[in-house]
Amino acid sequence: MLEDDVLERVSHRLAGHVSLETRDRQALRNLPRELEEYGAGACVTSAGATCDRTAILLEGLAFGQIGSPHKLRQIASFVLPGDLVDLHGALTGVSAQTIMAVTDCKFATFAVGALGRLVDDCPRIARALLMETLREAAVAREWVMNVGRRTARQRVAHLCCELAWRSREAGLGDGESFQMPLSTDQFADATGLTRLHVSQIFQRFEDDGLVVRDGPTMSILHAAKLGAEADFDDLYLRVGANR
Amino acid sequence: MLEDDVLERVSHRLAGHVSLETRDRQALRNLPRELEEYGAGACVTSAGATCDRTAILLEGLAFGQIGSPHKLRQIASFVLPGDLVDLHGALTGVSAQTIMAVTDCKFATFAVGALGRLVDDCPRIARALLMETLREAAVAREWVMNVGRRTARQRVAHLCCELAWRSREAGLGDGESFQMPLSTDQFADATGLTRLHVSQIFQRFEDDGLVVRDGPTMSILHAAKLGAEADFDDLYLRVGANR
DNA sequence: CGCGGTATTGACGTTCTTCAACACTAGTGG
DNA sequence: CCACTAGTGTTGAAGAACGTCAATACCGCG
Repeated sequence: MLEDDVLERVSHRLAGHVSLETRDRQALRNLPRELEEYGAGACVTSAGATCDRTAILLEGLAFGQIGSPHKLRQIASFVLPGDLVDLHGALTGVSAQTIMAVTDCKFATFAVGALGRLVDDCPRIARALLMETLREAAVAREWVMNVGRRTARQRVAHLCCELAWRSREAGLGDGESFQMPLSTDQFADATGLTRLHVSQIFQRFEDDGLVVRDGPTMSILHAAKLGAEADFDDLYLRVGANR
Repeated sequence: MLEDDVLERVSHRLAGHVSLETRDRQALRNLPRELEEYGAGACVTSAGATCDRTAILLEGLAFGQIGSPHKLRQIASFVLPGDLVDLHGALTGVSAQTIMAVTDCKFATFAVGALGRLVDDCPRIARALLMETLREAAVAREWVMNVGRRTARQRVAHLCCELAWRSREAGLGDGESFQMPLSTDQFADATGLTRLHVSQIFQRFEDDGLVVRDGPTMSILHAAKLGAEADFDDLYLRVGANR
């Protein structure tokens, strides 16, 4: 029902944290999975809703938001291809974030029960998921720092650095130029600013020859300078042992 | 070497997420542990340092900060009695946060290797640690929301609500009045504000009969009103199944 | 007593937001 | 082909929220 590619994607991701044995790969192979697609702007999961399926993103871009939609929105995480979606919901039964698709998205989905059994039966997979969650927490803490203590310009710069880094990790683009079809509003909601201010900041980035945004594609022209200004240190993203 | 109380504390905490069997409790009982004490203001672990021991806080109060000390500080988490300290460091080998003791602290510490074996051998304990980490991530995301999209007054109010809730959960005070010996500076670093602004906000809280801070003890006089104003919903704190 | 850490006050700046208006694009349906 | 809309990005001016600076008060401690 679904390309075998998926299995590769999951095991590659998990193997980034822990070395899986054939028994683990076998268990992953046997995990029943389905393909689900969501259109751009669709809501994939709702915070507070009970959760019966979990997913891994195959193609597209999504984000997780906190707070009631259309009221006071804060984007708290981005989901890139290869990332797990709503592991919180899968293991606790109720989703913690509202996940929204930025572009059209393809997910491979799994029943939470099957995932739970996997965790109980395969210690190495459990551990890999634990590492994955530790990284999520580390990213969230870095975002607290970003939004809490950095200037507007630094926040946007830092977010650009993270997105570039993760895009490269996900195998999209070369890390200099990549697809990042976020609206100014979405950048604003991720950095705790207004779209107006973000717009001005990107203009200056362009003037300064740091970042160019041309429609959906974003280019980091001077990564070292941008990273230095943003106080960006990729340590928090490199959680696995095998990296 | 250490009161048996510790075992109870750990198992109680983990059992909040998953029902442990006698085999799991036995494994916890056999885990070699030591008591370590740190004075107020001491640095328990440093971000970026290799980590060979992990801990659970028995008594006292600590916090985790991001960013270089004395430069641009952001507090990203608080550690209350019963909380695990630096699980990230324990499982990845390098600490992600700098943990500082607010008051004198007593920790029960474990070698990371022993903890790793526990994760590999006891699926239920692994799962409980996974839940614990999921909660940490959920709290961090809520903090992103707090610092990114709420007014200064709401941020402080929200933090007060969280600390009150967790103090009660940890069995300290009745949730209305409890020990919270944080300096104005520390409140500021946790909310992304300046100590000056925080000071003014607490004054108004007192005027409005919401919160009173008298030295190390904090009293929530009107929890409902405070929670409503802060947009506080304790869902993100209630992660375990057995709560 | 003097000293360092912490809290507070008031005056002053700046960053960032809010508001209202306008340009651009892509769909619509006539 | 042309309105008509809706979504998005940009502009300028006014204003609020919050930060910075300098000075003072408080308190425990040697």
